[in-house]
Amino acid sequence: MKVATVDRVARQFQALSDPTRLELLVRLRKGERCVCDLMDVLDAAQSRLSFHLKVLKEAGLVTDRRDGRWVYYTLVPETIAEIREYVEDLAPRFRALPMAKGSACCD
Amino acid sequence: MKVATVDRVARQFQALSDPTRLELLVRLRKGERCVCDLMDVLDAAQSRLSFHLKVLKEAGLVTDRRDGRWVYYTLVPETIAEIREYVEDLAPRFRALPMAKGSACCD
DNA sequence: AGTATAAATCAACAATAATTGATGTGTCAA
DNA sequence: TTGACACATCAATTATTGTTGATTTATACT
Repeated sequence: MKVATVDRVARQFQALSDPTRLELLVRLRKGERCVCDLMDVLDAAQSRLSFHLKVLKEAGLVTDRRDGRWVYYTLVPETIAEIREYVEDLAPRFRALPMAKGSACCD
Repeated sequence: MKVATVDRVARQFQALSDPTRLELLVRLRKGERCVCDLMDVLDAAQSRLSFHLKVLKEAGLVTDRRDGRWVYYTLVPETIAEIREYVEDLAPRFRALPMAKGSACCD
């Protein structure tokens, strides 16, 4: 698995730190969407949308694929899992023994 | 449970989007710490530290408590859980039926 | 009271990020 | 090959964040 450095994760959280981008991710939960679809859902100027998609892409949260004139964006579940794990490790909690491999708790 | 609006969660992610703040949270995993302790661990100017703690506090990720001259900061696990749930709902995955209450999957 | 310590706040500045409108690129269809 | 469409990129501007050093507030000690 990709090791989650602090800087890497911070960058990922940064990508998640904008309402427009969160809305985009929610739209993508159901499967890939072309930018044209995302346009009507969000009332965003086209270049703005493109900008936010780029931020998501650079953070590894989505990938894109061109098909003819359209570009389709898709979630990257691995990255989301990586973030989820980081958040899980932040919360102090009781764990049943033995400790989960790679857990950051109780060191 | 507190309802996680997009704006609220975006704000929380924003608080997580900085390496210094992530380091602070890691320090706080083991329990509350006074600012003085956090000072030596991070080589941060005092006002800088204070600034970042404020960001974390305003996002609901930590609380503070004064005891004499010292102020102790503590994680707020509920907020972290809220964020974790939001991240979980982002990742499309198979779920065992019945669907988890409040799940955002498959709507 | 007077001094020292812990931490917050403030004002000035620097650095990053977001928005906008214009322009560029690739693709298709006539 | 021209025009239209889907999208990316760019340059200029604005908005938001982060840093620094100085000042302030609160508490404690003598």
